[in-house]
Amino acid sequence: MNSELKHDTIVDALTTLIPQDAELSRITAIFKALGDPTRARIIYALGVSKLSVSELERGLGLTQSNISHQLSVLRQLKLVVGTRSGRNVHYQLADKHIISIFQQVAAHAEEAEK
Amino acid sequence: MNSELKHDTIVDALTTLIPQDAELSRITAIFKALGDPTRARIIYALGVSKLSVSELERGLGLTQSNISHQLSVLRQLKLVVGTRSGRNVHYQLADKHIISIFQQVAAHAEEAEK
DNA sequence: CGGATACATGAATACCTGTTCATGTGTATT
DNA sequence: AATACACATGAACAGGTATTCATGTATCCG
Repeated sequence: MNSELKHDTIVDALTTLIPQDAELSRITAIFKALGDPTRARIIYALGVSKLSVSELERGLGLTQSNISHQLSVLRQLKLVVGTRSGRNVHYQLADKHIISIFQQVAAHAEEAEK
Repeated sequence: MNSELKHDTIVDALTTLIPQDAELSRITAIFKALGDPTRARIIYALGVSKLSVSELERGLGLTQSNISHQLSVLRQLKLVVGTRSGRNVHYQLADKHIISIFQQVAAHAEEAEK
């Protein structure tokens, strides 16, 4: 049938219809970063308020080293930005867009609950 | 100052202002699943068309075992659903919502390019 | 300057995860 | 029933990753 032929065509053209390695790497890197509970908590916390490293340490109950490491990851992906103010560095989300991504995933997660 | 006191209050209340373990686990599990290039490509492919395992195998150039394993992960998270038809199992996205999540992340990824 | 505070970073390790190989289960065909 | 096809699943192994520990850099204060 005609539709069958067209379907096969789609299958054989799949690699041209989806993102290539370079773009895919950037996208999956972001998902992977958000897939760690510690980093996700940091993102959520920064969604509530701009915070310094020591405030994150106190507020989330994590070690300073751990937080700095995770912030380093989030910084490289431009998910957060830090601005120094004296000895402190205040971090904030790179854009509010990020929270809406979490909200969408959270909505799906609840919906998928049984 | 008043704003300072309020800020400290926020810091100390952070754990109550962000998702708890159970919800966080579900959310990060989804991000983690989408953070793997192979699974992401499968999602993109299913965003193009409903496909069987062997079609994914042919279209994406992956082994059957690998695809089945990844589909198993995506199934458990209710990101995809498979319906058997004879010997084949046709997979599709659980809902179109998923594509829009990818679009948002892709938009951020491009924007973050330097 | 010297000490203290705030944060970053390298190294090491214990744990997790993606892929492959082998095998099992279900369905159609002859 | 026997074979073949489509897919699922368990085990194992290599490579990756989160956390900790130790140390380094930057800024402020006395």
